[in-house]
Amino acid sequence: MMFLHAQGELALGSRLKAVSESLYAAANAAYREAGHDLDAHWFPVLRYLQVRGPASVTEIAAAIGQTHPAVSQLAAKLRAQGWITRRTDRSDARRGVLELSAEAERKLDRLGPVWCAIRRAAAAAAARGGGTLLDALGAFEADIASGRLAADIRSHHARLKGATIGIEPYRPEWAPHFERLNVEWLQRWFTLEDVDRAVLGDPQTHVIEPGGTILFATLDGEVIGTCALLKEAPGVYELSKMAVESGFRGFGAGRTLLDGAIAEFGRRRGRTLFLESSKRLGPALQLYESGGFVHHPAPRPGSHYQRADVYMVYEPDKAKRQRAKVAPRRHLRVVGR
Amino acid sequence: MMFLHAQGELALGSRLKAVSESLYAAANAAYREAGHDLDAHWFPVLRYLQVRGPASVTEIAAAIGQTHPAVSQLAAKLRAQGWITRRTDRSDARRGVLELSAEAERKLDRLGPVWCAIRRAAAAAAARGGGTLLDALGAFEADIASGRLAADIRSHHARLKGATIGIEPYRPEWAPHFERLNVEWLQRWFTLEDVDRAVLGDPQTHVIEPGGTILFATLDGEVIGTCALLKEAPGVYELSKMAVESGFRGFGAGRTLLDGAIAEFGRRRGRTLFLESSKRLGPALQLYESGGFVHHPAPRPGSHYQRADVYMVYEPDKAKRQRAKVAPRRHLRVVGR
DNA sequence: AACGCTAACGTAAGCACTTACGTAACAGCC
DNA sequence: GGCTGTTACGTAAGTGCTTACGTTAGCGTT
Repeated sequence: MMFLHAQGELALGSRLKAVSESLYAAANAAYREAGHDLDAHWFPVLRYLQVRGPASVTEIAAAIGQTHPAVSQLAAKLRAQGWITRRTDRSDARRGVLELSAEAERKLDRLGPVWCAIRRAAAAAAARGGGTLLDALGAFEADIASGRLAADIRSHHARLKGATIGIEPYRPEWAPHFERLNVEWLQRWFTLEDVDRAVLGDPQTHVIEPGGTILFATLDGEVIGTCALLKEAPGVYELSKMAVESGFRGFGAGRTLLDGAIAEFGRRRGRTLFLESSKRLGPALQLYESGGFVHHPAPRPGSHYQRADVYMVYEPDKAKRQRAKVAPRRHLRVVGR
Repeated sequence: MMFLHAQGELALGSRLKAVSESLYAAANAAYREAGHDLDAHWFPVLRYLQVRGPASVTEIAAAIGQTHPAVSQLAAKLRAQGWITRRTDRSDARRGVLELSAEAERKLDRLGPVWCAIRRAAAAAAARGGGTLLDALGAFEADIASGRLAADIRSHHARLKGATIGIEPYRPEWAPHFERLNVEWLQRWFTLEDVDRAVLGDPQTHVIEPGGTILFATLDGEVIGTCALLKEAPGVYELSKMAVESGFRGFGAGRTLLDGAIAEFGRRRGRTLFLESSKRLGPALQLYESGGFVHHPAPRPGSHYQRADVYMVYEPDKAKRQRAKVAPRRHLRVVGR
């Protein structure tokens, strides 16, 4: 390979292609070792469906920068293997709507640690290159050839699997995470309303300064979830903007965030804690119920949100009963509290 | 494509592949516009044969980081189109020796400006990315999408085609060029001898300090050729280490360098100017002859080089006659003189 | 209501590679 | 000299994309 290096930018095409294929191989090795049965080439399509929800072939193709036949052919393969389903769009019979199967959704929700490990190893490899693209590429190639990239992925993954979920208070530099995590599920399930854009775009003025707070769930230093405690009035708080990174679901981050928010509410000696949600978010509602929230019969008067058709209020007594009944699910070791 | 960007390092594989293919396309467009009929995918193989000379399939495959079937299949195609020939190695009947056809060699010798243009545009695109690989890659993608990369290639190429070859005196920071250019042809035609390694590795102490000099041929700021004027004794100089970048041959750089060296010899009021070379270097010998050098019957006593079987001495009178007879070839506009 | 135009696919074939495999030539060892 | 293992290389088939093309559905115009 030294020969190609000597050719400088002229051999960039060849080298990029080789690095690309090596990266696929490294990712596939990581998937296999972690016991996940999927191909790195599927990532763009599957990930798109995961974060954006059902989508048409053309839409996906445009988003991931490939041609529609590529997506079409991959979709056929994934359909045969049960990863995705396809139904025809009711409003436009030309268009097909691809959707993750429930099983695929479950599988993808567990991939966070592997993805994170790959991301860290890749970033480290690139950083070692110093400044320019060629340097970075050379470092990448060196890491791939020496097996360092694969080893890094393995060790990162091991650390993530052994790590516990922590809850950390608001930091201004994590505001982008707050936005990113929430934008993801809002785009997926609803649409961004103006209230959302305001709060997410500037949490400092819309959450912190009015006396609320934001919590972050972390796993080995990686921010994987968040929620906000908005101050409505003295002693009255709203639990809002709860989001867990897809890929890290099922590890108890949601439960840990909820407990953390309730604990913070308790520390502040709040009187009322409520939340607004939607019937479409089944698993979230279950979580709220098990955490001590009870459904309020009528919708909340003067709600900010179009999508809100669920209004729940926290009842400490119910929470105590629940805690006795249901032990917190823990797929990963979780510190909680 | 914004979606993939948001995925960070996880989508590196996909993006690298896409960038790689776009680079091939950009290079192919540049080739086509410049009137060259070749495919960017051939570059590693053809370039290897150009700078290293005849080579076997396995050797090339190892050098360019691909599998031997890839090289084998490409070789078959190139052979069908007359770019390369294949003969069986005499000492090992398994091995085939691939060699550029004379026509291919001629074609490749003219590709320097296009290659240089591609290299500059690619480097500029990468540099715009700032620090990390991801930034650089993002800049690359942006340049490709906006057509800026292609436009840059075009404008660089236009400038190079319109540029004239200049001769510049020694600069310490160009020492690597002196080494690179000479190593290329030495490896191609002979092997690096210890004298070579010493002189090329540290021209400051082995050429400049003893009272010699090094000239560089440039085209639009790009160093494309070099030669050294070694001081043997007071008034006695040796012309040596003449090298022109493959890809920029046939533009008159060799002639310009030779004239420049003779002019420098004249400025120094030297008495004797000689050179050592090899019968294998036909075109170079022709150049020396037409520049005023005459063959000395006996080999030079006490030559430093194994490969030297030609000994020539400069005769100003012959040079004058030659200048009257032969107008300098100029495939490109050349300042010469 | 018929017309053409465009959009959303699916299918076929091609391309630049890969892995897998077979074959012939060499090289070392008894 | 035969045996075994390795090397060099070609061929076949597979892969992940591409381009080219065809089909059907929607959409705007007359």
